[in-house]
Amino acid sequence: MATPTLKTISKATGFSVTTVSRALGGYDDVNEETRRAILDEARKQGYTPNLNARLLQKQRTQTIGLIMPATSPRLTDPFFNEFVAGIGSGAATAGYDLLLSTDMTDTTEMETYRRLVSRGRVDGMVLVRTRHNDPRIAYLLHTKLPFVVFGRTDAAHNFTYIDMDGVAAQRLLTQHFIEYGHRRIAYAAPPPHLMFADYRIQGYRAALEAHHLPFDADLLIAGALTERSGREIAHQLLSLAQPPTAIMTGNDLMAFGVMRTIQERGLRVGDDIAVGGFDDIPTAEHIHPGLTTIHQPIYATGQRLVTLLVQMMNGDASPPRAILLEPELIIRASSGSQRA
Amino acid sequence: MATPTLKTISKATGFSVTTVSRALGGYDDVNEETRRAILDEARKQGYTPNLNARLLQKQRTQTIGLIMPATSPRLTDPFFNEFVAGIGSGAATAGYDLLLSTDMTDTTEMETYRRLVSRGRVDGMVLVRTRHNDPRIAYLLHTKLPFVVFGRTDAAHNFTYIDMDGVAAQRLLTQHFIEYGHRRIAYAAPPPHLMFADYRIQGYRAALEAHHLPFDADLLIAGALTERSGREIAHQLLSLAQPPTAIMTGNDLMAFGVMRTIQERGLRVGDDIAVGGFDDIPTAEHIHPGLTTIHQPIYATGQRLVTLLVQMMNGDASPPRAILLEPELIIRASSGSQRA
DNA sequence: CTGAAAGCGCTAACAA
DNA sequence: TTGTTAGCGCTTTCAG
Repeated sequence: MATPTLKTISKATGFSVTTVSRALGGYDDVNEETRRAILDEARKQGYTPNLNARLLQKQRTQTIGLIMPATSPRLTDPFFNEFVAGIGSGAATAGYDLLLSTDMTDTTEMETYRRLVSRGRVDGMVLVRTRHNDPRIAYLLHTKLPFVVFGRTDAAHNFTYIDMDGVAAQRLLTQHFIEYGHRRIAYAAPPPHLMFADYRIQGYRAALEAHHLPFDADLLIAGALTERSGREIAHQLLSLAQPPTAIMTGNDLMAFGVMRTIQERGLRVGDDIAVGGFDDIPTAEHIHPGLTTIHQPIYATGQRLVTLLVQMMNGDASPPRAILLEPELIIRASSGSQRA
Repeated sequence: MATPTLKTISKATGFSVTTVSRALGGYDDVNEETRRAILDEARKQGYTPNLNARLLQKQRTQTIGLIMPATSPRLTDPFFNEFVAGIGSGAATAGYDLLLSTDMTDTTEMETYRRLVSRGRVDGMVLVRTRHNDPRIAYLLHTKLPFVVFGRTDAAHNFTYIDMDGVAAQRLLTQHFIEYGHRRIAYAAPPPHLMFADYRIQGYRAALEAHHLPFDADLLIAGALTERSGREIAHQLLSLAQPPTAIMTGNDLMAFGVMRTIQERGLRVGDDIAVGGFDDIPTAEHIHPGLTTIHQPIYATGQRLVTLLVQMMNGDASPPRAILLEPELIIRASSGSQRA
């Protein structure tokens, strides 16, 4: 038996394909009896509309695209876990599907975007982890496809985004360590091509200045957002003639690496060297000692972004929204205790 | 300027839509010059094929569907993290997209499946976390849509799956604790509706028997695969007149909960009460003390499943494959040390 | 080697 | 209230 289509129903009931379409579509210009007959037949045949056909006609896909940054097998950042879950939940609620591209390399990234967008696979896109002069944003702006962003760029912000206030966040964390009596606070910073690296470093320096602490270039080392990178940077920092007494990092994963290195060197995290992360991924609470960090409402942000995106996809032409999240400092044992 | 289509290229070059299609499609019955001209024009216009149209015609979607079990905001199991990453990577490699549905409730789950499948949104599906008489499998079997499964069911296995050998795995872990001198080994088991709960419990009991240890029903408590559930069960177990000296769990998340409860009660994980998990999620290594567990090659399994699925979608009609993974025991500090 | 014509399943003007 | 006609963008016979 062939797959049920409007045509098969049309044949079975004697009505035209158009009428069948209208009856099923819930239009009110269909005779009640006719509609009933058609609905019955449709149910009998187990009809469900062919999405591709409908979409080809309507030029819509009911799908939201999300391209993940390159991920490595085991070190997947839980950050994205929650983010995807948030997006997925938001999309489901709004009746959209989520098309996920796990992009493997930076080289193919733009290609992936182009594929998704220009082939009309998605009605809108969600972007994460913005970079300087982010080409993805330039591209999407150019295509006119609705999109929302977790993060900002340096250029004019004529698009809708939500972002953590990185300046305030890093300032808060730095200040926390200063108040705990630290004077040599290192920062294992995010890779500089990421937009938020700038804001965070700004916040770091602002806090130092506010407390009249000197900025020491030796204490600022950029790395990758991975545990391994955290380990490497920690080694460098601890090998300095004057090592820091506190180390902050670009994300929690890096902080884990830093903690491990500290411990491997026979020092105690917290008491000997304080550590602060960023993101507050679930493990931050479980690791030993607990990691002081900045909490990011990742899941909720994902959901919120989708809500905004759906509005845009539905033709809401109101100007772009810019939402800055206030940081929340989570103090745990890796802060150690107040010093003299 | 209108979106580039075959028609716009056809107009610009003077060739028919048909010829343009063939030239772009790489057919060899096109004059070299013609092809060059068409390709040039296509590039100039920035043409990319409209997927919906192509798929409507070919009746394919180049998309793999994956429906995630209900997830809660912050407690997303890292297990799925890696699994999705593996599937995504496999799909990308094979030129497929991944359609992800974060299903929120058990009630709507089948509905979600039906939507994806019958509307022709996906060419194949990946299933995780099988249940007894899993209705999803019954449904997919019935629709003839290609699918692969991480897990088994109780019924005849006339479908392709990969699964951890749960019997062997849990036996291995139980035996490990027995060899460490434990005689009262509790098991905080997975929820019984999940297929793998059976296998694991079987393995648990087999190990006890093999070592002539009595099975104590008080020591077997089923729960949810969450940290909270682990905490609750640990409380129960530790409140027994004769509490266990070792506790195994359905997954690492539960184990974390157990560990926390042990510590909150002023006992030491490992020395006082040994703990064993399942999955070997990244945190298992970082938590304090490190968690003894069964390693599951989650990412690789995801990739492998996609490979199998792609074969099926490409019309490979060879009989279903059944792959059972051998467990690997990871011993960490939560095992404590050998006892008298 | 190239083009005309048909059709994938659906929706939407426009008539009747 | 219903049907006719077109057409979304693409592929695919079938002729030339």
